[in-house]
Amino acid sequence: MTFVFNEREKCGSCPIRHRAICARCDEDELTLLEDMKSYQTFEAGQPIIWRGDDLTHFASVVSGIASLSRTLEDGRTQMVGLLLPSDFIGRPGRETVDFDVTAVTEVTLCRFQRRPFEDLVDRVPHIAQRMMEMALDELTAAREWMVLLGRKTAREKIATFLEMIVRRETVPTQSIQEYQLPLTREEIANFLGLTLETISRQLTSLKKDGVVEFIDRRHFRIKDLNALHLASGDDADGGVIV
Amino acid sequence: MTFVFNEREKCGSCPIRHRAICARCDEDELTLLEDMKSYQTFEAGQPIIWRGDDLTHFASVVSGIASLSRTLEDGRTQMVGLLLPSDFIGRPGRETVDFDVTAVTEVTLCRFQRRPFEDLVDRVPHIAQRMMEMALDELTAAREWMVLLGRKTAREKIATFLEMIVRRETVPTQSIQEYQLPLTREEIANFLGLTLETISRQLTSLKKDGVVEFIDRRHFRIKDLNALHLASGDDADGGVIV
DNA sequence: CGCTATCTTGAATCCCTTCAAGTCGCGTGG
DNA sequence: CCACGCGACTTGAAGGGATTCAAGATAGCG
Repeated sequence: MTFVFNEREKCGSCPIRHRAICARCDEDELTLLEDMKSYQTFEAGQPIIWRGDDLTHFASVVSGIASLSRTLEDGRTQMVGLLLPSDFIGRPGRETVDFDVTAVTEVTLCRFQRRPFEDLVDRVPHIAQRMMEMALDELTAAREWMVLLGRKTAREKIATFLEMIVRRETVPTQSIQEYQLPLTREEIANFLGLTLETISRQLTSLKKDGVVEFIDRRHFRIKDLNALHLASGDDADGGVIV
Repeated sequence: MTFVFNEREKCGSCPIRHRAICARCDEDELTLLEDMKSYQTFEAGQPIIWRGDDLTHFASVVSGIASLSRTLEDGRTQMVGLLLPSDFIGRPGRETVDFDVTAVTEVTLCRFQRRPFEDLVDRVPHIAQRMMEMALDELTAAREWMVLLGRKTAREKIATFLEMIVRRETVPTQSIQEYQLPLTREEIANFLGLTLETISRQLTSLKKDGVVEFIDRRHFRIKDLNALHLASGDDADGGVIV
């Protein structure tokens, strides 16, 4: 990571400058954000904020991965989203947080105090416009995940999950690429609405069927991308990629 | 329904004036929308737009209920949301639609052509601000539904569904109120990620347990609101209402 | 009055979970 | 250096909740 998170770092050189809520902002608007922002880093596994907590700050994920989840009273937990760099935490107009936010890896946030930021959202149209776009994108993603949770089999769920990782990280030039699972088996289970044992079983099943191969527990390669897509249940036509 | 959907009806007297995307607009901004809008009505059961179709218009639901759903190639379908009056259809910036939209009851839409409306979103901050709010609200609702789909049992799912109807339609003054199921058993099943037989079985189970009673297949009363809430699985403390 | 769509109920099956017992890998300390 | 311990993971066997398949009941409507 080349970017150093000094408090007074210029937004212009920020790695998420063109994807976060500031994406549409011009230089003057960026200055307003620069004057407000502060950075905070969380270690892997640390809670960032709990459901029901007072929302003192809004924040953008600058680096690392955080999870959004809800756990029922008896311990069942469902992850409802992964927060990647540029993703936003908090909902203008609300005082508290609706879901638990946890650092999955080490996470650095770019934070803004609630009141000043809410004022800014009302004053700077570029921010609301960008947040609308981002919220609508996340809404579509959430709805697609609802289809997975409600209707897909265990095998289809895992295949979809692996495919998501592959789609996000594939570098066009590289042919036989190695991917990393950002989550433990248990976290994957909570993301897919399954148990960790089922995750384990289905991963070995996909391995036996020659779809993926594992370098170690957290690193894998795709041996048959087309079979992976077929297993995801998203298309009947097989969605031939190449 | 007292409101008549004449093409040149004034927005000021529109039933969704203060909840839809126009909620924050002043009189001048409303005039811009008035000049663009046209109404369209769909009969119950009719498709409004299919996944992949060109999005020629954005629209707000003025009256009636529509569903958002996705069906996998082998016929499994998952409803990902219900569109009620004031809810919005379409995503500025996208050319096509991500989910099937179907009229559940008779539905009337207030429509805007894509290009002019997209320009308006960029020019009128009040619209983007309101759409951001609405998208964030829907996002939270979608995520809560993900918890239901991923982690709740059939009984909990149905109890949650009934509770949702009750919360939405309860009139404070009325004590023993009658509620309507807006969906068939099959539609409920597709909403909850279950089969219609399971819906039927769980409804009779809740009936046997004295939680609800049915006037006919589409109308019910709550006999024990507290038991209903307990059955929803959302709180351990039972969330005593009264 | 009967037709058809919707819904209910029953029985068998299955996929995933639950419970339980290992295995693997890695850092720590003897 | 290797034993130890612990967390993460795998694998097996049994059980259960929801589905599937199949009748039958009910209600709305011509």
